[in-house]
Amino acid sequence: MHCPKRDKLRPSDLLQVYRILRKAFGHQQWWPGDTPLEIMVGAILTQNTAWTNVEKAIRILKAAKKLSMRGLRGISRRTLARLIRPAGYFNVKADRLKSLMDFLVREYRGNINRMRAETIGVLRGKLLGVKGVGPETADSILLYALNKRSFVIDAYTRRIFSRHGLAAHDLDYEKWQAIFEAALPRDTGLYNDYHAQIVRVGKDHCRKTPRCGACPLNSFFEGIKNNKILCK
DNA sequence: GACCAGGCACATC
DNA sequence: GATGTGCATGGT
Repeated sequence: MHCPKRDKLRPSDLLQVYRILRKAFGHQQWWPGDTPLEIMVGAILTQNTAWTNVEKAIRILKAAKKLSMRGLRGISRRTLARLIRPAGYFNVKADRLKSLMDFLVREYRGNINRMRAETIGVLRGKLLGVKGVGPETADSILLYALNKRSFVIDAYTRRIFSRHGLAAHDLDYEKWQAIFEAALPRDTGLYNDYHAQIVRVGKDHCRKTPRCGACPLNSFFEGIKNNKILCK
């Protein structure tokens, strides 16, 4: 059977990319947070923000004993903004945390298990209705706080995979997600660690000013670029 | 001192 | 529907 050459990354390559990353970095043990609530708070705080800054804000919230639904609801927007200051955009994020906490209480009486009992489609739609929760934040909450099978697309995903021709950088979020979800086994654990690996390789090697030198994906990507990898 | 980071809502055309 | 802008800190 004829087997044409190509020079772009394909969806059928995505599992191999994961295997390479996993071998290079080991399992990433995500999300870096102890409880579903902490993960949700982290998902808001990390919006367009370096994780090191988020860690500071979370430490402060913990030290103030406010990292709980009751704690976050019981303080003023102004006080909350002051506590999360190191995470940046603190006024915006204080509002977003408040709206998320209100949602949890209004919709689930503050019970995470009640929330987890919903179907993923319904839950995702409701989360997207919360002010300050967009598609990436919703999927991070679904996957990492609630263990629901929803692949997370972020800036690193678009940057790394668009550079190698998988899809256009500005393709719709849901279309990017559909590419990964169609190409990969339906495995929540895989979705979890794959996104974590992307962030890892992104931070280490694929910022806006690329530091591609020791990237574990180099030889694989080079092989594709040089037309050496045939269809499989 | 410029550039960047695990987005999102809103205004304007 | 597409495009532009505000939001803000801390590390490189």
